[in-house]
Amino acid sequence: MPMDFQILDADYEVVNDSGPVIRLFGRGADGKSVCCFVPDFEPYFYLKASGDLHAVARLIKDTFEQVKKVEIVEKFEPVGYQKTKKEMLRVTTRLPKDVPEIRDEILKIRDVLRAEGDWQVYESDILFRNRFLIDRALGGMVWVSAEGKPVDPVRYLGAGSAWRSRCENFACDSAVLASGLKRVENLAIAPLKYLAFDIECLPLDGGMPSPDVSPIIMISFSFEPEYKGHKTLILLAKPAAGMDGDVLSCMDETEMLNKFFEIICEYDPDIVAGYNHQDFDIPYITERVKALVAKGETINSVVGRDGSPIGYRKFGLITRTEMKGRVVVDALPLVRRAFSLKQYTLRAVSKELLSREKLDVPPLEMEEHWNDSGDKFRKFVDYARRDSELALELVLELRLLDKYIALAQVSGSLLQEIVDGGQTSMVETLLLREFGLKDRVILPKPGDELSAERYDMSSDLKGGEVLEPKKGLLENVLILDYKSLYPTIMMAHNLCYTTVVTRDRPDGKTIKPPSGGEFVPPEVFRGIVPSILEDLLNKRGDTKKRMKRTSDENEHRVLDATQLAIKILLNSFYGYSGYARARLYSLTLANAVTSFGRSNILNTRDLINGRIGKIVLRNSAALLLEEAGKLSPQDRIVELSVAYGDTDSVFVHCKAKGDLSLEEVSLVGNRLSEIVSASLPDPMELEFESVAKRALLIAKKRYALWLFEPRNSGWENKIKVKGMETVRRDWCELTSITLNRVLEFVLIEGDVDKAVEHVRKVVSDVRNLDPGKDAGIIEKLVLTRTLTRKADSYKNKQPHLTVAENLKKRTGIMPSIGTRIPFVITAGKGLFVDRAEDPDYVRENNVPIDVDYYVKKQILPPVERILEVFGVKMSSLDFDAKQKGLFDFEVKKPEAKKQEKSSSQKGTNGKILEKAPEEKARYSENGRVEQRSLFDF
DNA sequence: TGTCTCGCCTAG
DNA sequence: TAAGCTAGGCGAGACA
Repeated sequence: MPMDFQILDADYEVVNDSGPVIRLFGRGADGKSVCCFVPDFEPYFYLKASGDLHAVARLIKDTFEQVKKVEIVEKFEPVGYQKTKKEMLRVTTRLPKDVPEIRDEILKIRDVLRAEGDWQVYESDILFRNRFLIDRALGGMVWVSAEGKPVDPVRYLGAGSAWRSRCENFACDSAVLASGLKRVENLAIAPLKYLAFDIECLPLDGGMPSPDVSPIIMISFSFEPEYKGHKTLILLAKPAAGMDGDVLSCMDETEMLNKFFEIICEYDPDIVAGYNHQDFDIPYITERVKALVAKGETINSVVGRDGSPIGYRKFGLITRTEMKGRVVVDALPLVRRAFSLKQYTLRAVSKELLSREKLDVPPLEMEEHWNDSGDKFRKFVDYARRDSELALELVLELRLLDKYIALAQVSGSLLQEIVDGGQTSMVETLLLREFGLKDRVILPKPGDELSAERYDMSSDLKGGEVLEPKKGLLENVLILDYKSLYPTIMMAHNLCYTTVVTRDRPDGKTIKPPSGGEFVPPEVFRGIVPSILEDLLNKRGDTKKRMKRTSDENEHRVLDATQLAIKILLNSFYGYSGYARARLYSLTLANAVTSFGRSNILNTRDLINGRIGKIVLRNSAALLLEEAGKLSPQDRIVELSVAYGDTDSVFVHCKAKGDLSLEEVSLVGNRLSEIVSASLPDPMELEFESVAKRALLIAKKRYALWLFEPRNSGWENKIKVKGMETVRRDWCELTSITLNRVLEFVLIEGDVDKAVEHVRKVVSDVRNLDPGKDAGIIEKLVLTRTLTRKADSYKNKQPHLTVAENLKKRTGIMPSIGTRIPFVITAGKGLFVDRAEDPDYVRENNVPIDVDYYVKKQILPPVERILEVFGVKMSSLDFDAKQKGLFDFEVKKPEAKKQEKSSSQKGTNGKILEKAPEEKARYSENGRVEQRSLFDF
């Protein structure tokens, strides 16, 4: 009976003397956890050598006992168009670990032979498990069907060897020795088991706990699905009576830790979740176990499906943990990547994303709570329980893993690699697979020296073109953008590592990008990257079609994650080509892509401004002037001009006599998309995205749009803000609330006076703050910034550094690099940086706030940047509290703007505004809805 | 006082 | 075994 399962993890084990055996860990559709052994896969790498290859091959075979065979094969080199393949050696070793060893020794052979010329090793640094997955066209979260016989892992791997103890702990419902293995197409996701945990330590004096001295006193679990009827379970390191059924008390810490590991193995989770457990809990437990064992305690710390113990490794600042056969998922980095928040403490994140409160016990009171046996103790237990609940909820309710699972399936990398890492492993997996199929070898990862060299060069990589915006308020602006610009450029112009002309010259013409360099056309050699991209693009199209067809919510979600994953992958290849640590790095390629991009957007602008210029609307058709022929009085002429553009987008301002309806503007948008797309090589395409009824352009990368998008019934409208202070986390909420309100007045109501009035009110309210009564206001005055480096490597003073150092003085704990530090500016003299202070400290100690700073530096400058477009002066917005209401503000409107304003108050928008007021603009930031209240206290 | 540079965050 | 890329605005410290 073949066994179907989804691949969660893979590695290999050496079975006695018979060579390596691949192990695939997975979960079957029936819910059983599976370990599948695959023998007969051999490690190998390639060598390009000079001289008599037969002699080199013989010498390698004779010199190294670990070499099983050396074959002469024909391969293309990794980079550059080549007319013919080259003879190389394929060296097969007995064990995976022999590959790096022999690679390091191999240049000695060259010396022995006194060979001249270029020797180069290829694909010698691919992890064996990845080599297997790539060569067999398998990958992470892929379904496979295994033929073979059931085996007992203990007998199969064990046989009295050093693996014995591991094997005895081997955990899976069924193990199989595969004789055949094939990939199965299946959209479903196996019934995965999720476990989240969180530990509580008892620190000395409320400081940072240290595993040598501070015991772990509680561990909380959350399970999905339940574990023996428990959704949560809390382990205590002391006997306790009268607790609820989800609390398990142990005699001491050692017993608790043993229970912890036992439950993990018994529950047998696929996903081990936590919040910052990768950096804190797992290393802490590991070190604590070491410390206890050193004291003579006995702890069996198995967590892996193969019986391996808990552990972690540090690479510079980054900690990596591994649980064989499972996937360690830390919700913290996932949330960071998925949501732009002011802070990423579990408290802030739970509140913001789950609308749930974290419970808390301050470190200084922990000892007291722990030693209590009544309410305080129960409160402590509940606090522990809540933390693991929240971690699991973050992963499940926010569906944080959907995207990563889809990325694994599409790219072929293992889920753990994708959750941990960036785009590199995914791109490399795809490249290795396709290069392999086309007989092309791939370079090893560059060393530090080469990377540094490349890094210095990378200033030679030019990016996208940003058009100077027509600053001010415009009506009827079309938003168009290029669909997957860089990938489609690579496809359209056959840009690839394999098509760039380096040594061999093709016979015919070449493709010459504006940045220089030459690439062969697809007729001569179809680039591998373009063909990967084409596959991905097609797959994405199919996925989107299936999404439209399905009515099943679950399937829809999986398909949506898949198309999103494909989009991410499509866009990863360009970045990878300019990445200094890439196996395949080519500035020529990267520059070719962006240079085509730049000339493309400039051409588009000129095409729209110049050759197209105007569009004639006649009988619901949008015509070019030349198509329209003789104009009649009923024709409406729309004048076009590009108002802004960034890399792959163009904003087109439409002007006509009288008002334009959304339908009319859309006709123009669709026609423009057609005309421009037709002028481009396949598959490049300019897409008509949406209509902005009004657009406020402030500067490059700073604008706000009042967008209208067609929906089943009429038009849906929203305000979209880019780059301005409302979307920046280093400005306070007071700024974003005020600015959002100003934008609403200006964009939706077209009423500058109301905006001015509003700002005056806010300023006056702030100036008249009663710190006693309005304590809650501090929340709205908090700015945050990321601590990005060590304290001593800052050249200038920084407010968040000041605060971080204050925190260190007070608590002894320096926030770690990467933490977002909240702060407010307090009253006093001197530099702002010196007056930055921790908001909690300010609240607790009633430290006065620098009101003037908030008015002059937080509210007014961003507001002024908007209102100065309408001739409003800053001086009219601020006044001392004492002078309140003594003079009137002054608004001076330029004629043109005045016209726009008045036309917008009636006319076109009459209809829209009637329909819109209640479902007015929503500021969607990560899909959340911004509070609409102004400044309520 | 004006200019330069650092630092951060965002757009795409 | 750390890490896709560049363009760009803006505040405020540093420095002449």
